[in-house]
Amino acid sequence: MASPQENTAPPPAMGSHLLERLNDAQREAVEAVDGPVLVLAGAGTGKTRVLTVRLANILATRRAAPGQILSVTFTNKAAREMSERVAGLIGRPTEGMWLGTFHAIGARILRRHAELVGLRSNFTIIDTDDQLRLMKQIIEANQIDEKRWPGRALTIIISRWKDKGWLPDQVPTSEVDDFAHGKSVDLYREYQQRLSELNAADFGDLLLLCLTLFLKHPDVLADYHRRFQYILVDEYQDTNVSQYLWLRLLAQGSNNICCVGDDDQSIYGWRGAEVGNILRFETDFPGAKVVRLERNYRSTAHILGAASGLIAHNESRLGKTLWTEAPDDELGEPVKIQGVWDEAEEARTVGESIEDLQRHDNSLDQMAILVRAGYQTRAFEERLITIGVPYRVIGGLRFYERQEIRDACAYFRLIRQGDDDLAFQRIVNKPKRGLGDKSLQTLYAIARGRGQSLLSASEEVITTDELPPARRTALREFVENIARWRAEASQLSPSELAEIVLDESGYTAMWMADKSVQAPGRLENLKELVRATAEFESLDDFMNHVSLVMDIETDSTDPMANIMTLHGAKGLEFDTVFLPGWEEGVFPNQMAIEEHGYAGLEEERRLAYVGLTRARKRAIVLFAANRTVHGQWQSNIPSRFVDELPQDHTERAEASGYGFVQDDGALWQIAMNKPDQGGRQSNYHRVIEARNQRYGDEEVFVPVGQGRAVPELGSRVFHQKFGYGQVKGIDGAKLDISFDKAGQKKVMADFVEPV
DNA sequence: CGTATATATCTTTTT
DNA sequence: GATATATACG
Repeated sequence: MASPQENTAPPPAMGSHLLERLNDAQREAVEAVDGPVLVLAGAGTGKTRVLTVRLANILATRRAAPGQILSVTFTNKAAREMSERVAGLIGRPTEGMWLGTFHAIGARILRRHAELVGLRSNFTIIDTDDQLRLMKQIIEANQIDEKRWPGRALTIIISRWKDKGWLPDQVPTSEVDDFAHGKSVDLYREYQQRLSELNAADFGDLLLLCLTLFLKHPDVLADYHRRFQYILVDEYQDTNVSQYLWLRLLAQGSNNICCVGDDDQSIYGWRGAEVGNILRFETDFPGAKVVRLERNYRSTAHILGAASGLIAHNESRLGKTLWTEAPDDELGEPVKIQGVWDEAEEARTVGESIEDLQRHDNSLDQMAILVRAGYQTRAFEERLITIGVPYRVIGGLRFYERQEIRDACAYFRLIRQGDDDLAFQRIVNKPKRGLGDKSLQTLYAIARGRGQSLLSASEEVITTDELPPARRTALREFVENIARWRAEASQLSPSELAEIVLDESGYTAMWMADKSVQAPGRLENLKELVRATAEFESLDDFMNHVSLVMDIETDSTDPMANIMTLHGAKGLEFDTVFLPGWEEGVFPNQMAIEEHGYAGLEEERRLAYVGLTRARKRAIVLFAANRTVHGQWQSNIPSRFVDELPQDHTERAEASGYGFVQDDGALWQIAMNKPDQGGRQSNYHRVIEARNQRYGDEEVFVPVGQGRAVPELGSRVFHQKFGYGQVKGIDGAKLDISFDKAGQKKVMADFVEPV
């Protein structure tokens, strides 16, 4: 371990070359080494550069050893990039540095002191799946109707409390939800209790329990104060209260904390992030130096102009003016705006542009399609496959979130830790061992009655006649397998063990027997899992890594077009950025506005700003008149963000379809559905009203969704399974139908077609 | 107990 | 359209 450096005179030459290629503001940010520093870094102003050079500079001038630096990011991607770039700058790996995500570092700290917060150091980090399963059990145990008070809702409530740094006893009464008539805090307490019994922590705990640790054990905190001489934080605008408190506690030591962020790029409010943290920095850290980076090196003047014009519609912001040095005749291409008929045409249009750009020597790696929500990727994937353009979806399902990986890990967890009931429940009957609901309910009752874990209860149950013989045998085999693997674990390397477990449990065989299209992919993932375990010393190490850090490696070096959500694009940049789905309801997202009102809208606008500013050379905004949502057609009007893009930085492409809309005096087309296909009234009115509000009473073609109409009383209908019949009664979308062959049935209207 | 079918709900964004 | 849950049947 490195001892603290004592006034080692820094060889000036070592650090100075690092500063050469920085502008004044950047250099100021790098050189303000001591004391609190806030760097307000607009999009594309060289934020990462400042962070990495700052780090390299601290190391090169020997102000601190790597082990004395804490560097926190939000994503693993960002952590990795920083590590690589710093290593490149100083010419050696950044070993020993505490560099990682808030959660990964929180976990690392907790494992060293787990006993002090009621855990053991090999505690399991549970994912949202397990979290939900546990929550449902608690709700059920309290005789609360899960239908009325869904576990999912409670996990969200509790997560938000954890984001704010509240343990059950700290939740202010004013904040208590009426969930299950005010029982939410009790349920929260019970949930924490169960987690502790299971030796498990959820994501929120990784920070929350650190806070508890620091506050209850000042000696531990003092130890970290001595350790961390310099603290760096990326994306500070996205920190939640608990992360903020965590940082503030740690920074009390050296007071050398440097936070980098941009209030205009705060897009995680829904996850508890508080823009207030960045706005309040100077109060929180007295004597703070604030540096603004406003010179943009990334985007053309047109893109910057469009983005700035858009974000100017937000009221709550610190206000920054980004500028670029490009001369007037090098404005670049205006942001292109194009309306299309539906998502298929949207995908086709983007596909054609991609092919066209490719023909002009643009690399696919430099193109990205940024969508608001995951479901939008599908149309693009299908299209790109059809035209043979290679692509990658970034940030879709992470490796660990795949079902088969979670299952496999549940086996490992149970081997490691027999009282991991959540893991037990996940896999006792995967593959099918004939242990269905009935047997398991019996087993749960027995375990609960004796206050035992499911596995140890099982060990006893297999010697009694509490379960019917066939089930008992199945359970015995399972229990003995676990015991045997546990015994073998010490002898074997992690990958050998993984292979044996997956094989002998029948888990691999289960997927081999599965003839669904996904099965081969799942087997491939399992192989990848085994391969990945080989890189670790123990299964413990691996488990530790997999849930927090590991993600799918697209190690293919072939150029590919990128598809990802706008959130996933934070921190990235591309020559060309496609921004589809700019429609009211989709983007800005309807739910965001309904739930968070004006603040929600502003966050959506920041998201649009983030999207635009990812582009270096070109941005193409698209909106579709029609889109299928939940399998139903829906008509939408263009997003208000489209109108908010300043006209002198945009160019409107001719749209396909029908309809004319008055727009600031200029007539232009947007695509519209045919008006004669008899459809859903509510949707029709909604769209017309929205349109009129925005554009006045212009004569326009009207869009009509193609939703299936509810059949009339007495009409004849056809049902896939029951055949032909007559409608006898209508209750909303539910129909009473007398079928010719199958008799009287209640059926949802969506399941029948009019004849 | 497992399977097939019917219904419900879902999609906002993630460590 | 896709996936979890509920119900009926083999």
